[in-house]
Amino acid sequence: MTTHIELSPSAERIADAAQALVQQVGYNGFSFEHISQIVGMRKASIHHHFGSKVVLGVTVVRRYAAQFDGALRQIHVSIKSAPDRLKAYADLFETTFKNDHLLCVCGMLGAESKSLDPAVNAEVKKFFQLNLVWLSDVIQEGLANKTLRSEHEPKELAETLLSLLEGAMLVGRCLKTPMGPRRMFDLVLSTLET
Amino acid sequence: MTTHIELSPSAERIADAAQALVQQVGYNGFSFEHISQIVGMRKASIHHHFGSKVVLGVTVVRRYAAQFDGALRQIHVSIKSAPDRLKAYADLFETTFKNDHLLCVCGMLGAESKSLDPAVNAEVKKFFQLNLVWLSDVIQEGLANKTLRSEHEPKELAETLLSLLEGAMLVGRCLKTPMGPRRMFDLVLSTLET
DNA sequence: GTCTATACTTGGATAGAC
DNA sequence: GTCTATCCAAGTATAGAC
Repeated sequence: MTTHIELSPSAERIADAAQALVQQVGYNGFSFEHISQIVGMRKASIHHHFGSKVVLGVTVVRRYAAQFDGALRQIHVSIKSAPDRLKAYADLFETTFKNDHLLCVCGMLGAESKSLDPAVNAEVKKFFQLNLVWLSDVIQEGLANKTLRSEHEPKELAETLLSLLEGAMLVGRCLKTPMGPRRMFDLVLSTLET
Repeated sequence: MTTHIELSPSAERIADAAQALVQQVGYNGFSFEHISQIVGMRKASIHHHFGSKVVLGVTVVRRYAAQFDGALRQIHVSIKSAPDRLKAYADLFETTFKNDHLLCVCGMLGAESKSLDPAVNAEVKKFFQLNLVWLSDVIQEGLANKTLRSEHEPKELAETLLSLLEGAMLVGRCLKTPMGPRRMFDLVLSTLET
């Protein structure tokens, strides 16, 4: 699902700003005025590109998911062992976290989901599904070729590892010296390696 | 601001409503008007009890943390083995999650932290510290008496387990059939039991 | 595509009567 | 303690000029 998203240069900058704001303060924490200040355009101009905040929100998640999907495909072609693929996966979260303690777009929106438009929630759900399928496949393969060992189902392990990474970013925001997603991931992963 | 939390019956109802709203839609997702509809009082009356939204937020977290602290002490006196104490701890999150997929108050506020008043963030941090200290102590004891086994530090294990639980609630909100915090916790805990 | 101007709504907060 | 009334700021959104 390499959904291609075509945006004009201005729309691109607006979506970039919106994404950064979602990762910092959440959907309910930003306004068109905030975006206006970042991109140097008036609120009305933003509405020209995105008819409503919901449309903007949906676009932000779609783009984010597409970019993430690309990163997962890249990992798949450049890394072959299951444990190393999983570590590269965790690094995607680590990188975001190290960047000023930004949250995952969908971690933030997941927290806010009960106040969001169903259209936004649907995209968030797709993102998580995308992650879980990819993780399950990698784990499945690792179990098959004995580079991983566990008595649990790949689906269960996938959901657990994803939750761990999302939670690590969330909790890490509030601590002075957080471990960070990658170290926690390694801690759990080490119990699965052969 | 007082550590002990004594509230009039009306203030109590307001704080209850505010807490439920935080757990559902977050700090930025609710307003005095929402509370007004729940408790059947006008906005002005709410301001009489809580001068500002920040004061209300701080109160909600303090109460929540105090209640949580009570539950932790209860676990400590009623359960003796480290693994069982940890499972009872995870059940605190499981219970909240099973209740209409509510989030942990501080999980939600942690996500929103970059848009919150420092006074609120300070209370959230205290809550997490409270949890980490308690977990570390339990784990430390478990390692000492060989009911737990790990090459990692109690502090690291504590932070990992807390993150896992917070993340499980967050991710679980967006899935049709989530595992839930408790099952994920057991999955990881099983690797630590002797 | 971008702007100014504006409509409309909501949100946090206060004043003052009861 | 609770109410009505009100203020002011902010937020989403639209109309229409350039």
